[in-house]
Amino acid sequence: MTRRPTILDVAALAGVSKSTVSLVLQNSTQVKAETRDAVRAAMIEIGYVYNRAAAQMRSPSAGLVGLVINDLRNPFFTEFATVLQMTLAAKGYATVIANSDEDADLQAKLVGSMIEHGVSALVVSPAYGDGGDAFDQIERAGIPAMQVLRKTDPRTGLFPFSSFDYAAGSARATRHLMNQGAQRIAFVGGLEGRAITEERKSGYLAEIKRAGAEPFSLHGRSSRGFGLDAVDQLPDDVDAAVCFNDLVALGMLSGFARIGRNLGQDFRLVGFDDIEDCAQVWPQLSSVACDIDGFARATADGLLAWMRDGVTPPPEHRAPVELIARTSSTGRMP
Amino acid sequence: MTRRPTILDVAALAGVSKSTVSLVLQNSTQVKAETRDAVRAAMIEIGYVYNRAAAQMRSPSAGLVGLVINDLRNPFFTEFATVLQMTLAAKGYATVIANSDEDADLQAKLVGSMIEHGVSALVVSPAYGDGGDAFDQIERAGIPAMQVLRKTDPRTGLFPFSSFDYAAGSARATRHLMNQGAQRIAFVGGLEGRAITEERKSGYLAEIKRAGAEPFSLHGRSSRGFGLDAVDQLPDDVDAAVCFNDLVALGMLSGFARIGRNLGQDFRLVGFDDIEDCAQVWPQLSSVACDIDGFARATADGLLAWMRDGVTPPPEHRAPVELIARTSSTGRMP
DNA sequence: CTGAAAGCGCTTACAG
DNA sequence: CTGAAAGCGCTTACAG
Repeated sequence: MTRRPTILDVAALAGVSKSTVSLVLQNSTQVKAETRDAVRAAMIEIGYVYNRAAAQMRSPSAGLVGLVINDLRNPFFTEFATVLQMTLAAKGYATVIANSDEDADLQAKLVGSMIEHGVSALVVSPAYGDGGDAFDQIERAGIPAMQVLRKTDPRTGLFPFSSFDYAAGSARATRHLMNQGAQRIAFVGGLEGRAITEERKSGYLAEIKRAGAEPFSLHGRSSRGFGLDAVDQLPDDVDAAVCFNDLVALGMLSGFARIGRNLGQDFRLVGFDDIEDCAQVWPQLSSVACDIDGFARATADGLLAWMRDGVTPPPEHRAPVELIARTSSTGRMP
Repeated sequence: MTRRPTILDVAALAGVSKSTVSLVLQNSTQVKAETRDAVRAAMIEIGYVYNRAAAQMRSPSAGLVGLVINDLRNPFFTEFATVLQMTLAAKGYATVIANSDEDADLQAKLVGSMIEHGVSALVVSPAYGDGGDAFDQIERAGIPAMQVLRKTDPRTGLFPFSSFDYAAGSARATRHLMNQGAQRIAFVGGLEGRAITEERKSGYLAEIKRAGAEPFSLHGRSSRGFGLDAVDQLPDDVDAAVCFNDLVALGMLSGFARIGRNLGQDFRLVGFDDIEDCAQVWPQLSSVACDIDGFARATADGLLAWMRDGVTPPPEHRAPVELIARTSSTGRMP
C-alpha cells in the first residue's frame, strides 16, 4: 500500500509546477491545451485521485448541499429527495441525503455532521418535536437553509418555508364530492393536532361549513392499516370521504373490497398526494395531485439562486395542487 | 460575515495551546477534566464549528461510507438504504446516499465523487449496463466495496456480492401453489434476460420440471401496471402464478378485482419481497419474504469488520428467504 | 498533562 | 501561459 499520488507527483511526471496541475484540475482556460493534455496523461498514468478535503480547506465553497428528510421510506419524500438530488447534480452540486426517521435528536446530529462536512446549504423536511436545536445550529453556522413540506421553526425569514396549498386541495376535493351527490362527507386520517393535518382538514371544514353541513373526522396514523380499519368505524350515513393521504385512502379501498361495498357508487372517496398507486388500483383512486417533481425542481432552483446570487426565497411559498377525479369518486370507469 | 473561529481562537480564549484543544476534540483521556471543560466552554462561547475537511486531510480515516443505489424510489431499496444508514450511524459512521437512477454513467460519476470525498468504503447496488467504470475506479482507489442485491462485476473476490436466495424462494412458492391444488402455474414479471429475473425464475422452473409440468412465463416491467395488464394475457388453463415481485402481484390483484375473479379460490397468487402493502390489501397477498432490515444490518456489520479488522467478506453470500402464505394463495381469510 | 513545530494536499494571489 | 511561496485548520509525534 503506497502513498496516494498528489499534484506534486503529477507535476513532476508532467514536468510542470504544481500550480499548473491545480489549474488543469479546475479546467482553467489559461493553460495551453498541450500542457493540459500532458498533465491529464500524467494523472492517468500515475493513478491520481483528487483530494477534495484539501481543496475544500482552501476554498470553502464545497458545492455540497445537505438534505435531511423526516421519513425517507415514505414514497412522497423519496421522490422529492431523488428529484432534488438529480436537479442539483445537473448544476454541479453534490447532495448528501440523510433520514432523520422522525427523530428530532437524530435530526440535530445529522445537521451538525453536515455542517462539519462543510455543506453550503441545507434543505430540511423536519421531524416534529423539540428540534429547535437543528435550526439553531444552522443559524450559528450562517448557512442558507429551507424548511420544506413541514414548518417546525417559526423563523421563516431565516428559514423560508415552502410547501403545497393543501387547504385549497381539500376544499376542492370536498366540493367535488358534493357535486357528485355525496350527502355526508367525512375527513379520514392524519394525526390530530399536527399542523399538516389541520391544514389539510381546514379546506374540508370550510366547505362543509359553507354548505351548512356537519363535519365528521376520524383521525389516526397515515397508513393503509388505519384506512382499512376506518371503514368499519364510519357512521352509516357517511357516504363519502376526503382522506388525509393516499395511503389511508388505499387502505379504505381494501376495506370496501372486503365488505363488498361498491366504491364510486355506494361510497365516494378522494385521496391526497396522487402517488403512483392511485392509477393502478381497482377501482382507480381519485386524489389531490401534488406535483412533487416540479416542487423539487423549484426548490433546487430557489436554493441555487440563494447560494449563488444571494436571493433569499420568500418566507412562505405554496405550490398549487390539482384534483384528479377517477372512478373512486365519480363511479365512471376509465 | 466574520471568519469562522478555529481551534487557535478557542485555544486563545481558553488559555491553552491548540494541541490541547485538538485533544479535547478527540475526547482524549489525557486532558484534565478541568481543562477540558474550560475548552468546551470556550468553544460554545465563541461558536466554534469543527472543520472536518481539515481534520480529514491529516488522518485519512474519514468514518464516511458511500452508498449508491440503482433505484432509490423502489421501497425495497429505500428500506435497505435507511436501515444501513442507521446501523452505520450507531457505530459512528456517516453514510452518504446517492441514487444512480439505473444510469451506469451517473453511477460512475457518483462513485468518483464519493472517492474524492474520501469515503472509507462503498456499498453499491449497481445499475445494469456498462458500469465497469465505477468498479475500476474503486479498484484503483483501493477502497473496500461490496456489491449488494445485484452483481454486475464478476470480480467477487475484490467486490464481494451479497444477496438473497431468490431461487430457493421461488421454488418454495411453486411447491406451495402445487400443494394448494394449482393445476397450471405461470411465472409473471421481470425483464427477460436480467440476471435477477433468471434467478427468481430458476426455482420455479426447477419445480415445474420436477413435477413434469409445462412452464409458462410472461415477462415485462416490474410494475403494478404490467401486472394489471398481465391478467388478460394469461392462458385460460393457468390457475396460479408466482410473480417476479410484489408490485406485479399487486397489479394482478387489481386486475382480478376488475374482472371479478376470486383470488385465493379461482386463482392462486404469490408475490416476491413481502413489502408492507402485502398484508394491507384485500385479499391479503402471499409473498416470499426477504428480511431486508436484517440484510442491511448484516451488510453494515460485514463492512465494519472489513474496514476495521481487515476481514474480507466471502465472495458470495445468500441470505435465506421465507414464504408467507396469505389469502391470495390459500383462500383462507385471516 | 501541555506546548512548539512540522506537515497533510491543495488554491490563490503574485511575479515573471 | 507558468512558477515560487504562503497558508487553509487541523493532527501528530516529540519534548518537557
